[in-house]
This record gives sequence, C-alpha cells and structure tokens, in this order.
Amino acid sequence: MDAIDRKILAQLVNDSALTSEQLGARVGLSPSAAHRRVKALEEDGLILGYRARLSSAAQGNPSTVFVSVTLVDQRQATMMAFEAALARTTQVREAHLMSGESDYLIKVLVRADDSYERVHREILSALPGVHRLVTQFTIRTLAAGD
Amino acid sequence: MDAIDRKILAQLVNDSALTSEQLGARVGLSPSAAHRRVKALEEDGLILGYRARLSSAAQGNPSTVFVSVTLVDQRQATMMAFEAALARTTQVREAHLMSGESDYLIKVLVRADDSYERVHREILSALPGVHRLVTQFTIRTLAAGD
DNA sequence: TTTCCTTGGGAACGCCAATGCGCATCGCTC
DNA sequence: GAGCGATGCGCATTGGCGTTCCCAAGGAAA
Repeated sequence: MDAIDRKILAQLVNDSALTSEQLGARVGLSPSAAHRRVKALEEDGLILGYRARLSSAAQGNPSTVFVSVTLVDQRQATMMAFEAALARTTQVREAHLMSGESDYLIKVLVRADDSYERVHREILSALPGVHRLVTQFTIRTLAAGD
Repeated sequence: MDAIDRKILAQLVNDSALTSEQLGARVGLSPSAAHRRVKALEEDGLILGYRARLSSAAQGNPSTVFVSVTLVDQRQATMMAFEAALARTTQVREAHLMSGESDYLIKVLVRADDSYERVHREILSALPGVHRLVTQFTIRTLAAGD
C-alpha cells in the first residue's frame, strides 16, 4: 500500500470500468504494471468486488426514510433475531447499532410505487423484538453514498 | 424493462465483473443477448457506472457517525452554500435534507487514524451556515449499503 | 562487489466484448 | 386469416484488451 495503490483505489471507486491502459495513464504506470497492482489489491482483499451503480429510476425512484428502532430488550438473542430478519428484507439498505436513545438506526428505501405506510406496517413492525419505531423522512438526498 | 432486465440489474449490482457468458447463464440468455441488454441498460441511463467496493481496511477502518445538522436559517443561499461545502468534504458519505427537527442528516466516516473530535472541530463546525450539530455514534454497522 | 528481491516496461497469447447476420416470434394492419 | 414490420433471440466472427510471460533496472542485504 503506497501512494500509487491509493491512487488506483481512488480511481476504481469512481469508475471500475477503466481499462488497464487508462488506469495506468492516470496513476503514472504502464498498463501491465497497473493491472498487476489491481490484481494484488484484489488478492489482498482490499478490493472486495465490483458492482454496478443504478439510476434512481432503475431502483423504482425510491424515497429514503431513516428509522430509529428500539427493541423490547437488549438480550443477545433478541438482537440476533432482529438482525437476521433485517438481512432478509430488501428495503433496508443500511443498519447501524447505535449508542444513545434508540438501539438501531436503519435506512429504508421505499419505492415510488410502494407506500411507507405499507412498509411500516407489514415489514418494519413485523420485525422480531421491535418495541418502538421513530421515523424520519427525507425531503431530498444529496449524496447517496452508494 | 422486463423481468430479464431486472434480473440482470440485480446480478450486476452484486457483481459487475461477471462475463457476458456468466451473466447470460444466470438470467437464461445467450452471452450476446445478455451483452446487448447490458449495453442498452447503460445507454438508457439505468446503469450509471461501475465502481469498486473497498474493504474496511482500504478505507482506513473507519467508524460511522451520524450527525443531525441545523442551519442558522433556511434561506436558499444558506442551504446552497452548505451543500456545496459538503460536496467538497471527503468524510461525508451521505447527506439528506430532512423533515422534522433538524435540517440535514449526514453520515460521516472517520478513519481509525483520525479522531472525531478533530473532524467535528475542523470539518463539520467549519461548514458554512451551521447552527447546531447533534452527533449519534454507531457501535457497529451491519449493512453498509455501499 | 555480488546476489537476491522487488517492481517496472514490453510483447505474445488467449479470451471476451462487440457486432453483423439470419431467423423466430409477436403484434398490427388490411 | 394472411401479410408485414418490429423486436429480440442465438450463432459466428473479429478485434481489442485482459492476462501472463520474460527481461531489465533499482535497492537492500550479505
């Protein structure tokens, strides 16, 4: 991990469809050297994989909702069951165990052809161990991060 | 946009390094047909691009912090200046204009070799138009979403 | 100084992306 | 119901790029 590796990672985070030739030109390396670096970064586990970035339309023009979740208790079994159920939902895109008032902060994407009322009732309220849900609606998202 | 296109998008979101042959096999199409579909999805703007997914180590083993931001006022100039400054930071990975108490909810990644105290003092507090910052720390992140 | 190790560039090889072609299917029109 | 255009498939081909080889250059250790 030197300066060139960091430049390579920065480039590939922006656009992983670059050819080795283009990548090499941007970081000051020959195509073969750049390619070798990338392969090494993959094998070292620094690059986990590659994924397509979808337009908002391709995701159903979703709106983002943040929900603070409080569980009925903080026993390990309760938390594990809750987290396992979370992983099976498709709407929950992020989940963080939080310090402070509530237990979890989750980010939920609600498709435009769906309703938050339904998601709240059928999905979120149905999660095991949920005691309280506090919803924060977003008006506009600036940087999605993904 | 039919069922096959949706399957293709689902595959490429998970792994965009698939060859056309692999992709075709997974969605029930020949390599050439799968390739044509992908190109069409790109040209229609449904696929915005491709990016590498980095390991936590490659990002400096960061911890996630959510910050609720209240601005001094909600004049358009104030909000635009704040948002423009946000876009220039590297630590802020997500930003949402929110309904309710505070104006923005932002997700901040703090590298393990950095300190939130410094980020709070030198970066967040320095953003233009900031009136109040309320920080929520994460203990553990389950699904990063990106 | 010699040797080894790392990392670079250049070139050959093989695979896959990219495209043209023919054909099947579907839907519209007469 | 027959004809026709459009759409989208699979197959085959080509060319570009990923992949891997080899060799050279530089630095560190002996």
